[in-house]
Amino acid sequence: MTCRNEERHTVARPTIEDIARRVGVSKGAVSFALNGRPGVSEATRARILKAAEEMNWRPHTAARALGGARAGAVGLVIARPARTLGVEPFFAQLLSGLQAGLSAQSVALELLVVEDTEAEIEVYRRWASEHRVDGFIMVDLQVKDPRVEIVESLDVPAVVLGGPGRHGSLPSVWADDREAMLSIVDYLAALGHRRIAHVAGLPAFQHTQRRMRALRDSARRLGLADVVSLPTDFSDAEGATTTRMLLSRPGRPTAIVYDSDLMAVAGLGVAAEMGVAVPGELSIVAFDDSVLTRIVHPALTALSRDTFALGTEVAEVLLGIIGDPGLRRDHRTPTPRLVVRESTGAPPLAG
Amino acid sequence: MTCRNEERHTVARPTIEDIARRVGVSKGAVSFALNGRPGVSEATRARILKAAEEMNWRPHTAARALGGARAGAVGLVIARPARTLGVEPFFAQLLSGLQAGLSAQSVALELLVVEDTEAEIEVYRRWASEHRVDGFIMVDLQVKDPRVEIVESLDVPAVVLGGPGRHGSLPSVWADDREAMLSIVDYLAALGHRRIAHVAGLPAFQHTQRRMRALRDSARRLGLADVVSLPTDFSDAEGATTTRMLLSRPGRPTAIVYDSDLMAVAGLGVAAEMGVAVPGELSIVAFDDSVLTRIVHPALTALSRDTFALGTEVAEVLLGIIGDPGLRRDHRTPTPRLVVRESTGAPPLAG
DNA sequence: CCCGTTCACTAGAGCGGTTTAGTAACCGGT
DNA sequence: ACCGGTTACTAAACCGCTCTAGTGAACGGG
Repeated sequence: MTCRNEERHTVARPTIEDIARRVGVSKGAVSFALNGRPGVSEATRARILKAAEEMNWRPHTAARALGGARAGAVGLVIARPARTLGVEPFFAQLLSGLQAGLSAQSVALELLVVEDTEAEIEVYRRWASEHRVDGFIMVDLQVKDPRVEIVESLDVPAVVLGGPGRHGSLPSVWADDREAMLSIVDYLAALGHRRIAHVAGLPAFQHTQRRMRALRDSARRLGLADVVSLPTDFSDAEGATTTRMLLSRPGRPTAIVYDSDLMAVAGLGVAAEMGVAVPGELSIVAFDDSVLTRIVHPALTALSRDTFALGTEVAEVLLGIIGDPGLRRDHRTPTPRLVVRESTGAPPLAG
Repeated sequence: MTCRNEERHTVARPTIEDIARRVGVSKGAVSFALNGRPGVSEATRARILKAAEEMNWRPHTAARALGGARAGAVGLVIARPARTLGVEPFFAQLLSGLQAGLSAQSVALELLVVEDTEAEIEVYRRWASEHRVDGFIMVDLQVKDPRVEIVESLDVPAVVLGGPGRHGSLPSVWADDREAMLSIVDYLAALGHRRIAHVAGLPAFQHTQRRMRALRDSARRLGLADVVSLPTDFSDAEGATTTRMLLSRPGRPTAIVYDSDLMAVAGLGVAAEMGVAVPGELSIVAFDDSVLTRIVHPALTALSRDTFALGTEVAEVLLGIIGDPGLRRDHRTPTPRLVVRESTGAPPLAG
């Protein structure tokens, strides 16, 4: 007598063995049927699927993983102080996109925030050796990145978000930061700006370096003498102090480009506090777009990219190489587009 | 041809059997030793631990979970449109706290963002039946919450963030929203405000209801006639339109309380756009604190709570009931404290 | 000296899947 | 009628770990 009544006794989860017994076939046949692989007739397959459905069967992931199969999850480890992460709309958007891409194959995302790269590497080691995940997503590619070699040696599929270049044999998904920075500078120069400052991110990050180089090259090409990049740690605090410093020195810039939307908003706050009119006396551009740039007043001109789509693409690439480790290749995503809002305009005449 | 044994020759992960062979004992003995349970002498235990260490052994989580043991992960499912989540500093902070608490017992956090409650419930069902997690964390408690009954029936440990009340037999971690709202109204009334508006969140959420009720009660007690709560969907867009509506009608409020920091910032933007001085003509209070409230100008007066600590506490409570399902009890956290910054002041004289 | 206990440890049965080797039936071609 | 090949299925090994039942030795009490 099966105790199907849901009084209080939760019915034990059915296994493929239960299904096999009920349908009158072997465990193996059930496994074939449920996984859509040859070895059973269509008639039997249908009966098995029907029984599985009726009994509300679900695979036991641990059992699957044990057989050497997939873990059904991929890992994302982020090495940033929790506070910084807290307000980066970028990551949240990326996360959503990743999950959208992963859930198509009902793969879960295992997320961990750690303090530094060392801890991050330790997590890669642990998760790989525990078979907890089928692959990794690596973000914040560094200039000389110790993670690349280690993840390669772990022999676990992985995708790097960022590049191009310097990520070893790992495939990457990247957007052209250089091209994007050039478009910003061209736009500002066309408005008449000649003193442009760049409040950059962590100099250890590859994309920071690439943006700084692009700005320098661009300045040379356009003959702008007074152009400077100042590194920060991406925090609102450093974004604010750097802005304050820039605005209080003589011959202050007429335009500032921020490497993140958060720092741009912080910079806008400083300008308001110091009584510097935006965009009258100062133009502000954010190198990243999100709700943040739109809710402040004036709304910020920003480099907009579809972070959600970026996440989806990363997920797809990773699932691809998990399925077939052969197809490692880099994927270039559309170059971010500059969305002009209210924070940019011609420089003051005196400038 | 498997590319498993190439020149690099990744050493196969050692199993307890390998350790057993090397030390010259049985698998069982190794298991006992590694899990710190009786059944082996101290001398043997030491030898086994040493060998495990030398061989760099790590438990295979799937194998453990299969034996009916823990999955080593807990689940957090958030049902909000991805875009909204993107900028809620609250969740990011909470996440960090959760992970800090969980990593103490090296439990992972499985995170999933879904579109609606129905999908959320489906995920609970699936994860529970797949033994993917050992417990759940439920956020955004609703007024009549269908999730409570279902999670109870799944017979999986779970903690509710929010309350008190209406979460069935599930333990909850909660802060006193009512008390907090009273403190805000008292503060504003003391400044002289009599027309106070409340841009609330989703009315389906219990905390929204509790705040609205607190405001109403408080208004009656203080004899304020012109007090109103307007529900929104928590998005910056509705926060902005609601603000615009409030500010453009005759007898507009002299103070607005926003249910989230994001909406407060959006409201501040609208005020700036409409030329309403803050705090000269309008005081703004955010019912949640984060970097956002500090980077804008003027910085916003906000209700500050330690979201990180909240996350840690939730994690601890959940791990507690996973370990011992007996100790279900509610945990009250400190009432949020009002941090006065630059966005509040006395109402205009005419008001 | 014998019996009962405790101790340290072994053997092996699961856990729920996947996968391989094996088998019996059937089919078409000569 | 015979052969080779395919199809549909079964039985059982296997993944790595946990945990129970069992074993032999040492020990202590009567």
